[in-house]
Amino acid sequence: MSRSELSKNYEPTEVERRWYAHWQERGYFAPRDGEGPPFVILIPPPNVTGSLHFGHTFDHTIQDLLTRWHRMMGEPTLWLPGTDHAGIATQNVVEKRLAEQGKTRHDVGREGFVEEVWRWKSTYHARITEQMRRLGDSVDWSRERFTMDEGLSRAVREVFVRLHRKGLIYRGNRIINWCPRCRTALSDEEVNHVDTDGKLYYIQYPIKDSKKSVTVATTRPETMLGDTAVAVHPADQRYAPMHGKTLVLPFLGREIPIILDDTVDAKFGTGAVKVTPAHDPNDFEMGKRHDLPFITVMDEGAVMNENAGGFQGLSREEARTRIVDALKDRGLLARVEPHRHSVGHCDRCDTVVEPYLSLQWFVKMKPLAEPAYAAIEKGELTILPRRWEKVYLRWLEGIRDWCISRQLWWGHRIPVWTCAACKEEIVAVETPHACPKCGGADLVQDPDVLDTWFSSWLWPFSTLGWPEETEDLKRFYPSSVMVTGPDIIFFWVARMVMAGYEFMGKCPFPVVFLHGIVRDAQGRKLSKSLGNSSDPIELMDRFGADSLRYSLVLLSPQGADIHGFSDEKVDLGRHFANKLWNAFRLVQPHLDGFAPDEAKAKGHYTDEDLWILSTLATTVRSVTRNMRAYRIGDAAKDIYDFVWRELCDWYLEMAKPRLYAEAGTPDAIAVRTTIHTVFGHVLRLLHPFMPFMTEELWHALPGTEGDVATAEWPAPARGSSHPEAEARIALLKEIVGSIRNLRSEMNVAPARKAAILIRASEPDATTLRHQHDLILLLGKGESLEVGPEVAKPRITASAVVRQHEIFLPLEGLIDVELERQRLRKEYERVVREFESSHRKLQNDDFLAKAKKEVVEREREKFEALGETKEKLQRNLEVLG
RNA sequence: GGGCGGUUAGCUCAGUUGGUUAGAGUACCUGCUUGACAUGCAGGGGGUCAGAGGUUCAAGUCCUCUACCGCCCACCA
Repeated sequence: MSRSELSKNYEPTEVERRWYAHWQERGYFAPRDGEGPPFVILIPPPNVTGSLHFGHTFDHTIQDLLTRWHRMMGEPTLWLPGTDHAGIATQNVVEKRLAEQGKTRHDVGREGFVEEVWRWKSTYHARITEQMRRLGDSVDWSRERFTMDEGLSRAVREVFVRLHRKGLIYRGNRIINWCPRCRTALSDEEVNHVDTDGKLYYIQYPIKDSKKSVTVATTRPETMLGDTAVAVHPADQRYAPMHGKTLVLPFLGREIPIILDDTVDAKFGTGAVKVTPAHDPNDFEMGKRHDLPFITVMDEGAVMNENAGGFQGLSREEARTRIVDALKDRGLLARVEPHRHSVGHCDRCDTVVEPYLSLQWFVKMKPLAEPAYAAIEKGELTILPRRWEKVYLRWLEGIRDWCISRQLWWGHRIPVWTCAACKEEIVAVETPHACPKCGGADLVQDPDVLDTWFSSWLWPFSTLGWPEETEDLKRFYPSSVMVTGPDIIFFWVARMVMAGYEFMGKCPFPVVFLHGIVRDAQGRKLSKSLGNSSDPIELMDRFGADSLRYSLVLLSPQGADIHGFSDEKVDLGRHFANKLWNAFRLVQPHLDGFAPDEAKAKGHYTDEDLWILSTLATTVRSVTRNMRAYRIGDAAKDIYDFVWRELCDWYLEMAKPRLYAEAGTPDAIAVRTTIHTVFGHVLRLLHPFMPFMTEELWHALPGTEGDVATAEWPAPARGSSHPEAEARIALLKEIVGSIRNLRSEMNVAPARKAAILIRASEPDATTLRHQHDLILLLGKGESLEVGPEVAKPRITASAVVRQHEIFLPLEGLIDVELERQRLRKEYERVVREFESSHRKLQNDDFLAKAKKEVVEREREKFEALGETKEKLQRNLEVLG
């Protein structure tokens, strides 16, 4: 029963390490066996080589508080952790490391390189998981997964084979987005379009056997070397004479036809467009329609190749400059105009993406998208905030095939082999050892790997053992909610839904909760490299994980970004933690050895006891309601307001004399029982938000059993609502507020006690007489007189509250002029309101059309204002 | 080009189905070693609710338009 002394200020670091280890030892993070549907969250796997940044901190805080909340509600809970191999990003990181040693991946070879990445993986993995522990993530470490571990790799191959068999995976020669720096294909989602000020070059292509020429407009002159036609709209009369003519491509002398195509916009440029089927998606289509040659003029690094004639060996940028110069020299450059257009950039390295013709693997998405689309309509999937549903649906409507092959070394190898002897293609889950057709043993696996998201989209079931019918899969699929940022709604969320329906026949989660991004005052994402924030870990070192967590949640508007976050904002949570800590320090000595005794306390609760218990019940309801609706910021605010504004500001102040009075009396038991109840509830309500400190205090609170981490989530007790007590305390607060205001305005020294007179009518007069001691305590009075007949002192400060008059006879202290000014200001305010109310009540339309209650309320208000006005006026007159 | 958000106190945000004097935190000002907390206590100033028009007895709240900010999507040669 011995309770340790609490330090004056909360010291988080030691406390946090201790309790995390404790919870883990107790096995709280694993779902307990049991009845009832489990609560399941799968972590959006962070990039294994990344480190925990603010995005994760916020993301994990939300998931952890939901998990802890459900755990306290007695549900078996599983928050499954894991990391992502993040193909391109990780390969880039490791390549950069090699570069520091003056090496490239080719120097170490494919096998050596992949081994090197695995080594890095384990180093970084330890770092990120340690960060998660620091934050307090109550994840089930025994179920941790990695997107490249054996089980998940198996799932990836299985899915590839199944989709291939279904005809939903195919290989094709197509124009894809190519990053010349990463030297790999990208999906459409991995390209960021940036509006760029470019130029529109008007180039003249001479007509064969003629002095004339046709002028085409292009933003990319360097691709002209790959032109195999010039297209005009068939109905464009300007070009009617040119139909059937042949043009001579400058530099190369290639003869190319003028073709007619409906897709040409006659209004753009000159109405004649150069056609480069191997370097532009539109032209590619046109090339197919008109059976044009496809000539690639660049290599994988976007360096001009052997088809570029004299420009071979130049980068695409150099080639552009040289070609433009050369055109100028030959008088073939008609003009150049400024032109703003959108240019694609690599999501990973920001290099300008090249539309590039190459042989890649694709997933046919249309059939997969249909059930994902219907999920919203059928109510099987809700995306919060709801506005994101439109974004999701629109993307699905316009869905295009997914390019899944990557020319990288780090990732899941494509499970396709080709027989060297008979060229048979083998698509298989397990590595084949002989060609099923000719028996040849020389099988060559496709060198490419799969897009990272091709493993991530299986996360909701691959982590649970799929394709095996495991117990976990049966029990934990689908999960309860997906918590993530809207930036990966297409990359990940939509694709998980598709995979869920395709392979499990069910939506992987009923709710997607999208939260905002943490930004600084300039609206930039927080990052250490930008220098606009500390590392979250550093902030936790300085202020504690609880403070950081609570601050983030408190600052987050629903589904919108957190703006203006900075280190100082963590004070919000830190100060709050300190406040609660100290409130606890106040009451703890009085609770030592105390056991709450509702039976003995019953009948001895005071109004303030009943009021705080009633307010607590309201808070419990509100917090729970807000949590259910994912309004977690509001839930945090509910607790904040209750603890600080009600409990500390009022209740504990009122309770002090009773706490210091003799123990063991019925009143002493009542106040202690009340305090015990309130703290027991607050600690439980707050635990999901501030797991560490609440656990520490829970163990310091006498009579608690077990850990708060597994304590029961509070529900408002029956009979905990006390509206009459609430009303009486509300009156008290107003009266005390007014007294304090008077004292302050009259510059009364805080230590000086003053007589208080309240001219009040019944029934409030009786209430206020009962509150005698509290009014003296909180209003710093030396005496109190209450009643309808209280005489107004000659020299006094005065105020009117609910038609009751408060007098502070401060003889010798009253500055009459000051008091007059104060009263006059108040009087004028009341008059303004009185008049506006008067006008309303004289308006027949208002009386006829407004709801009865509204009119009634207005009448009451009018009456009250009238009385208040008169009293203020009299008091003003007396001042002279 | 299309779409989606937003605009309320210096800053960050609340503001339920229209109905008391538009709130909170923070910053600011004044005064306080008040029997837990100066990471605190008490008090105070500060808002033409982006603009215009409309609906209504009544608009921060509903409708229309405009301006500005932000985000997303887009095969604008």
